[in-house]
Amino acid sequence: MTKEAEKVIFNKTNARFVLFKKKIKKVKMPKVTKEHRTARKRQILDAAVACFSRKGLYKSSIQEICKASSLSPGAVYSYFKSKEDIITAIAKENRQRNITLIDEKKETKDTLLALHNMADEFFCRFNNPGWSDCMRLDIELWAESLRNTKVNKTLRHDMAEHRRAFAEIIREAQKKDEMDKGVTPEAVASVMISMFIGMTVQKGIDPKIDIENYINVLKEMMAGLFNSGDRG
Amino acid sequence: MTKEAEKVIFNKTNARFVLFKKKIKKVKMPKVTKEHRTARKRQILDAAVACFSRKGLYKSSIQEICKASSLSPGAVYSYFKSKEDIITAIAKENRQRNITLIDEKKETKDTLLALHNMADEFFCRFNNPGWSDCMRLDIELWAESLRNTKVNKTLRHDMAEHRRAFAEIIREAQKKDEMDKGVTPEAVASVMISMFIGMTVQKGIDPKIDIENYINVLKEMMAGLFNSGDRG
Amino acid sequence: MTKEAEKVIFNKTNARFVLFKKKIKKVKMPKVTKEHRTARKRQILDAAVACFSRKGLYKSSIQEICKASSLSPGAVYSYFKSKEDIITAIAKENRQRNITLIDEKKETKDTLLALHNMADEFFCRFNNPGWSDCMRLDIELWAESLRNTKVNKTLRHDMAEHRRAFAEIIREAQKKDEMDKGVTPEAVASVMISMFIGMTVQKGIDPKIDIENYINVLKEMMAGLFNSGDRG
Amino acid sequence: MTKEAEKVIFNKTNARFVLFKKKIKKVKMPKVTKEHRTARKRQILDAAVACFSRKGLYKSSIQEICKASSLSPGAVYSYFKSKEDIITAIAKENRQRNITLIDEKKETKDTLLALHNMADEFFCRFNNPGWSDCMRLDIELWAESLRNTKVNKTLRHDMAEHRRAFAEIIREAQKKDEMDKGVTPEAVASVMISMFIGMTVQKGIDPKIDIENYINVLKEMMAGLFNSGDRG
DNA sequence: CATGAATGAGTGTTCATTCAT
DNA sequence: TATGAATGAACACTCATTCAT
Repeated sequence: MTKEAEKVIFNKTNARFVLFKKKIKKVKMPKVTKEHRTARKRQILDAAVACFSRKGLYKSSIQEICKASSLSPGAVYSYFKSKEDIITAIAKENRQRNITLIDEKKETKDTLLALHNMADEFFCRFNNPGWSDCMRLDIELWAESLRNTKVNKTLRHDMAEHRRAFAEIIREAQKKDEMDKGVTPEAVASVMISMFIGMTVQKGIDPKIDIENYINVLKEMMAGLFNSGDRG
Repeated sequence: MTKEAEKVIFNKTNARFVLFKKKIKKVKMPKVTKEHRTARKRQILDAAVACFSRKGLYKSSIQEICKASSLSPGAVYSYFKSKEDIITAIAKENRQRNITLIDEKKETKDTLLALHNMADEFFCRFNNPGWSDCMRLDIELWAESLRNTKVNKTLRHDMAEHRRAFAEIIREAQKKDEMDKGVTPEAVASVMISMFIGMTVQKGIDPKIDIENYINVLKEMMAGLFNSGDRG
Repeated sequence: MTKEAEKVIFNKTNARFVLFKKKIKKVKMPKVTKEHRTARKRQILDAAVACFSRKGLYKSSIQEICKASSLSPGAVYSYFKSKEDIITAIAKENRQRNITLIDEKKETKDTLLALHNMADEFFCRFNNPGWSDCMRLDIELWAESLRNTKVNKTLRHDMAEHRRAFAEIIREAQKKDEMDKGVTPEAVASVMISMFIGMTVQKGIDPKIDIENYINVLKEMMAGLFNSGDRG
Repeated sequence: MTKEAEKVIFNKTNARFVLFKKKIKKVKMPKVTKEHRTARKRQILDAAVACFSRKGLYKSSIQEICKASSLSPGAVYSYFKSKEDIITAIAKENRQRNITLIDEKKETKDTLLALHNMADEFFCRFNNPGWSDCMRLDIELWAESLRNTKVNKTLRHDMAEHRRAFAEIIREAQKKDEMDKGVTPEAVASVMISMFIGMTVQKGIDPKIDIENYINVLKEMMAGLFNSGDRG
């Protein structure tokens, strides 16, 4: 047991004890609380993600999430004010997770190669067995975003950010005369995002779908947008 | 059959006909089972589609569908045996609607042109104001298909059929030496389906997304797969 | 097809026709109606008995009874004004069925023999495969009679009549000095009715229960009430 | 365990104890799971028994049971998973209640006397005003057992146990040459059970039925099975 | 802060009954 | 009368949320 964890437990026991004896209105225990809160939130969100991706947003009950997180409803509701709030938080986390991916690649000199690498990296996820859950959750959130303003806002920003990042790469390539200047960078970005979304849904509907050749076609098509220098 | 019985039947048939023409206020359907059942099912499914695409599958209650269809729960349940049954029926209808679209285009001689036309036709739907509801419903059904076996089966078949139809076009083009034989026709088909799915989701999340340039990029990319006539 | 049945059909067709043409308020067709009504009631009650004894009074719906009787709800409700009314009617029929049984036996000279014969006759029913349904219905009605005044009244009268009939036999035996005058005839009757009710319930709960020896014990016990003349 | 933790636990336990003693108005049970659950189950079962015996199994709604027990549907369903589950639980309790009665009597030396005592004890229940509810419930359960497998199993076991207990008494008497060896002990037991069932139903149908004389006849008949000391 | 029993509005569904034809 | 589509109140049951401890 880590020293910190020990402190948490001590603190809890102690605090409780104090409350029983003196009934003080507000016992402040600020030091540990912060990490504690974060850890608890993690616990809840992980459980929620597991439930939601397995059974869907509406067939997962708070009770199930409680069981999955070994927490009581009361505890859950002291960290999130509603089920919707949990969903919103998950959407936000999902976003954070994806953002970094693109930026890393922007450094590579050869743009087409960079895009190819990104495609490889993106789509190899689909072979990761744990990824299936993520995909399912994504689809679930897309549906949710149609009528949940908060989720929609988060996903819209996420999408915009991706589009912007992609577009920037394309714009660079156009500047370097590597690419046809007739296409709108944002539109190319949109198409690439579609490639990802589309495969997510297709794989969700039929897990046996072929990805390898899908990537090949995708690369071939991207190449088509580039000014063939040394390429056929 | 006695003469009297004949008259009775005539009388009943006639009455039905008259009722169809007059369009009485509360659409009191006549006793003629077959058309009546179909009409009522329509009424229910239309109401359900409206509710589902507006509020989602799980935030729409049967009561709401009843209100939207001006029917009582009892009536609804005499046409569909459960809410799931309604959802399944909608999924099946959705499928039927899409199937024909591709086949029509297969006749066109110039494959690239045919694909361009299909792209135009597909994506112009997004400008149709009523289409928004369809898209939302589609996304809803994709999420539903992740855990509803019947819906999944329907969507999987639908997807497979689309992929096959697209692939056939590609295969023809390859035969005619118009297209690179290195790509798998089914994979190309998958990519095209992704273009549609991806735009549906992006448009769902942000209705202001730009489609025109999206189509242009798409066409450009498709062209990249073809053996360039006048292209480098 | 019998002549009567033919008439019924003609009459029905005709009546319907007349109604369509003239919209007369009350078309009287008294001759056939009577038998017709009786036959229809039979049809409904038979179906109801079948349903009730198989699935119980409250797990059988009117719709099921309709299906079982090949009649429409409307038809059923034109012969019985409610489900309760059907139950009441069945209870009354049940009563009529049982009443006669005892009276037939009263003629026999040797009272103990008469009682033995009655016991044999009563309990041999339990081996009749169709009887099981009757038993189940009886138990169902006993439960129903606890809170349905009409059914209760019917069953109470039925029971009283049985008790009276039995008691009379006993009283005769007492007069002939065959039997201990210390026992109340009505009480003996009650005991005998219990023998039947008790076996009905026991057989209902466990169909494998042994009847043969049950009858033997019963006979032995009855004999115990008699002044042993030539008996052990 | 830390000293603090110990104090906390003591504090909680103590609190519980205090609450048990004070009998607060709305019976707010303390957090002590075990006793609490038992008490609440009692509360629900008592309410259910009251409803069921008054209005029958199927005319009593869960809402009514809720009202009768001053509990919400949610609370009820956290103790029993379905209405059927409540019914099953009641059937099992009923069984437990009856089992002991016979065993107590087995000690008595004089078998006939023992049986007489049991009869007295059994049937004097009918004069207990609260017994009426129990009887009604019994009849209800007999009907239910015809199509509810779980209830049937419980009642069958209950009945078998009673039969076995009675039969053992009879068998002992036969061994001691007190009783005719020609009768099957189990059959005698069945007859005795019938006496009880039969009176329950007769009393249910007509509460004015005479019990005193019924018991006399019963005793007389039982005596008939015994090897007469002073009897012919 | 943590617990988990309790809440109660709301769900999907059934079914006795009605009534236009 | 006969039909059967329609009704709608009521049902068994669920679950997001609260709150005393």
